Amino acid sequence: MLIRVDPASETPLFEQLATSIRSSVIDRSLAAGERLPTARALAESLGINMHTVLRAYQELRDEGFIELRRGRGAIVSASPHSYDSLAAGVAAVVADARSNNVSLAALTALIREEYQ
Amino acid sequence: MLIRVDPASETPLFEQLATSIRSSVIDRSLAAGERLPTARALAESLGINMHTVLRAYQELRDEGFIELRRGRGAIVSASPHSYDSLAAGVAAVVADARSNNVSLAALTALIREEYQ
DNA sequence: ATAGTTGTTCTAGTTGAACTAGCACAAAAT
DNA sequence: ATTTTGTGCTAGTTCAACTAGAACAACTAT
Repeated sequence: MLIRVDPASETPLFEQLATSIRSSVIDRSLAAGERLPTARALAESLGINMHTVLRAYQELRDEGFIELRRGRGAIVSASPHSYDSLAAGVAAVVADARSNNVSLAALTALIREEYQ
Repeated sequence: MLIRVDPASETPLFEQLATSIRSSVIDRSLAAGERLPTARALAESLGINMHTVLRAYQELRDEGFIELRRGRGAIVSASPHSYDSLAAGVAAVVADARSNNVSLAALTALIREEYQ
């Protein structure tokens, strides 16, 4: 379980964290039932604040990717379905955007608008 | 050319503006060569600052959607290709995400990561 | 039962991006 | 020549993100 974080990036730390863990759950490098580091431990190893880690954890909990329990920590949820088709679709769209010189900002804006 | 803006939204005003105009260019409700309102005029009609409008315009210029010239204003670029397949792909991915209860934040995070 | 662990909740302070405001200027249109 | 319009600059405000520290509740382990 390798988690990197870039304080200089414009994307918030808690989002970087959530993104990293979410991807690991989706591609199954983090198995259901597996334990994540405790918020305090992960915060210390990354040199950031515990609350920032917990904000990422809470976002993932709200999305159903993990479960949080006091005294126990964070555990990867049993995912009810596969994300394979979604991952494939994302890859295709991103490739299409790239070949048409559509920036990341433009693409995410299109996604956001379509999602409403 | 209808442009709406929501000051209460968490997405920046200049991004909302850029998104709105970008979409109009992509779906051709704004034709190539067409003039956009001047920054000062649009700012006044929206009740926001000129610099905020110009920031959106400059983003769209950097993405190649419009051209900016002093004394003349903003003009929609002649787009070298069609965005139809991209728009279709975005719609499909968003629909897939929705049906799998994948949040907008999670989807954009996946996109961002795939884009690198 | 007891003690330790861990998420939860609260207050409070700092930092930086977004936004606003006003001005002077350069290039283009008229 | 005058006006229009984007560009560039300085400066101040607001708010989310982040940090910090503390007390607490639920759970684990012994």
